[in-house]
Amino acid sequence: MKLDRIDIRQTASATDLVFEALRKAIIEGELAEGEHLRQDHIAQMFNTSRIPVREALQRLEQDGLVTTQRFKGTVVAALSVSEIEEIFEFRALLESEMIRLAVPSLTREQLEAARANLQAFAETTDPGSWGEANRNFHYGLYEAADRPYHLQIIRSSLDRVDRYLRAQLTLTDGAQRANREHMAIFEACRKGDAAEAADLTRAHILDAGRSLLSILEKRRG
Amino acid sequence: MKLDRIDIRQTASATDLVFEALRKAIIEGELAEGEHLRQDHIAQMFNTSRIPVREALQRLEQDGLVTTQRFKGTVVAALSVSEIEEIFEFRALLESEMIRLAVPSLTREQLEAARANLQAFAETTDPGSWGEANRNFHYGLYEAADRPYHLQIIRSSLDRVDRYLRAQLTLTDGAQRANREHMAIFEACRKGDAAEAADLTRAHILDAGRSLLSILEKRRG
DNA sequence: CAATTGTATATTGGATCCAATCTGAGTTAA
DNA sequence: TTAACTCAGATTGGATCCAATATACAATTG
Repeated sequence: MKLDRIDIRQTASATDLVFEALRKAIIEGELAEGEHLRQDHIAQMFNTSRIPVREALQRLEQDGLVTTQRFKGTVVAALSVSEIEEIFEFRALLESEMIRLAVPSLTREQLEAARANLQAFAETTDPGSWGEANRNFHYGLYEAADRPYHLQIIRSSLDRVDRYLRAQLTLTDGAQRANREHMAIFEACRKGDAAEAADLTRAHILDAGRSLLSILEKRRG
Repeated sequence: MKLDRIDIRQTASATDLVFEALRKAIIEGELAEGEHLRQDHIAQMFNTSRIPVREALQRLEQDGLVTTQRFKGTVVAALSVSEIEEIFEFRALLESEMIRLAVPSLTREQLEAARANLQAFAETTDPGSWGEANRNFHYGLYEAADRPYHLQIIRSSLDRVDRYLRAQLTLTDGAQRANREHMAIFEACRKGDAAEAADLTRAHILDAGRSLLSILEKRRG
């Protein structure tokens, strides 16, 4: 009997699993900023030794999601107001350029997918799902730009501020406004107006940033 | 007797040291792309166990400088032509914006430092030092923009292509051209013309990218 | 009582050991 | 001949153990 070779190799290491789980927890705000991440504790949660945990923490630190002090440990990174401000400015620059590059190449299928994602965002009532719906809409459009490195950096910059952004969507009328802005961006894309899509995307991100900063200033004094 | 408190704590872990050394070796092109990085071998070089080596490799992978396959090991990352092309495009976008933000805030001291770095680059004959002199000139100017996150991403994007860029500076008249372009950028900064400095920086980076790509296409066929 | 010192415990950094997987040379069978 | 199989060595992934440091709290001293 001749069997096809089936690859049953495990593709994910323990390090990968721990990294992804912690990354998700930080991005979604389940781990509060400043919270201590004890190696032993995390290792027990994942039923592994501390080795994969430490490797995952190294990766997270490289992504700016945690900060480590030698012999003291690792805590969830806390961003200052000016750091958050800067990252929104960065995202506005990069994502507006990305949509400009994407618009001329958008296929009918990609536009249809964007419309569906737009709809999904509008219909999402669970605040915990807004973040993902938001990403789906924007990143779906960016795919057409065919710039994987740009997209990777865009993802990484959103990762750093996503937990704050989710708070902004939840605590204010941010989700409604985001939805209106998404519709305008989509319409510009549909028309093939790259410059307008870029301008709207830029304004969309800077708007969210300003709204978020006003919340933070109230909260932090 | 009252002594000032002196902090004799070791600030650098073995992981830090290994990471920095490997990063430098990759950026400077001492490790060829595709070269296998054996944990055992590196551990012996640094007189440590494999644990800090593995942690350093995790960081390097997160920065895109190496790629790892489970159970197979880690190799120095090799970029495709289109990846290199994209990163130069990314750098042109980001660094032109950075200099635009920097110019209005440039102090006399920063301009003087830039002039000195310009001179240093021009007088550097050792190809191995061009990379650093180049960074000193550009990043010195960017400091004035007071955007640490932008600068971090700029560094990281240059890290990925620096070894190719150094080859381009060495193998062609790249260094001479770079020097002329640096002088023009400096002059625009001195005049306070942010838009021109941005345009020149954009052209400077795209020029180097095009020159590099033509070399690569010859080499790789 | 306040400030300092000693000490026990928790936690991290690193070394060593074992298990899982890959690789490649030699062997066998169609 | 050539493709598949076997097995030993090399290499990576992970667990366990030990050392170095931090932290909290009791003890001590002025």
